[in-house]
Amino acid sequence: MSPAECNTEPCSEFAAVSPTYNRINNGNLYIGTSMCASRSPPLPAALASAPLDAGIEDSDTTHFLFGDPVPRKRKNSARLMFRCLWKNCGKVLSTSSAIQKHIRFAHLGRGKEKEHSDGEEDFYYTEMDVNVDTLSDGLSSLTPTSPTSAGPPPFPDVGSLAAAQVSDLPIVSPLSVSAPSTLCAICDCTQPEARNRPSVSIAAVLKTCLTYCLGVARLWLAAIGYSSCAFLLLIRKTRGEAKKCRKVYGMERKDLWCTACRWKKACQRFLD
DNA sequence: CTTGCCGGGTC
DNA sequence: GACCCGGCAAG
Repeated sequence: MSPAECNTEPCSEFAAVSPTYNRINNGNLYIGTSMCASRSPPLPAALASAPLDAGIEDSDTTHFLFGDPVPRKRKNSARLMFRCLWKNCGKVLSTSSAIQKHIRFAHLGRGKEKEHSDGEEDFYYTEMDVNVDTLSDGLSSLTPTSPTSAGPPPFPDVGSLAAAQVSDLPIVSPLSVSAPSTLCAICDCTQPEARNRPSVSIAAVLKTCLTYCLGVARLWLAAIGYSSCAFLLLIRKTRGEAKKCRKVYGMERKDLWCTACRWKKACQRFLD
């Protein structure tokens, strides 16, 4: 990792970030997907090339979860709402900028002097279709705690997550047995009542799980003194180890592989 | 051993 | 072209 790769802000921040990064890496504190689970998918390739403070882009998250070519067009904004995930808030606004302002001012305690956002608020709201209102019911346990109230949020119980059974995955999951079940385990969306809600988008559920997981990781790092840039650098590192179609879908779902993988050529879907 | 994929083959 | 696969490097 060279300073030149820290392609956003604060490469003034890099001087502090670089040793931080090494320290974490050498100390085996792996954040990012591996922190959230013992078996996790690659992070979206698009995230790897995104500006470090760009936050998580919904379509890319969905893309990585389902392995389709990256859909560049957003959903019809008229049907898209943004819900605050802050504990006991749940405020729903119609635009991302509005929800970001709400989070900055109401929860992060940042005044107008902080015009340049570092993207932290991205972790405290989720997008939702207007027809997936019930999603919040199944995700109520995901509400993040205030970083200023009671220290860092607890780490997910990795042991119990690793014990999650493949059979707990939603039936619609296209992932192989080697693919992660952890995201579902975290948000407990494997509960029968969650499964039986036909209006709930699985992609939305998984996206929310991932968003929360990364949010917890970032808060946890911040609480122990690491910068958000360091957090994103760690994500970037794990991304280079992206699993390919074979690993993600498994031999039993070869029909889901990209053409190149089927022909034993360089994977076109999960690019490094 | 598994994985990713190059190189080269067949159709 | 599409498609398949032997074989190799890397882990």
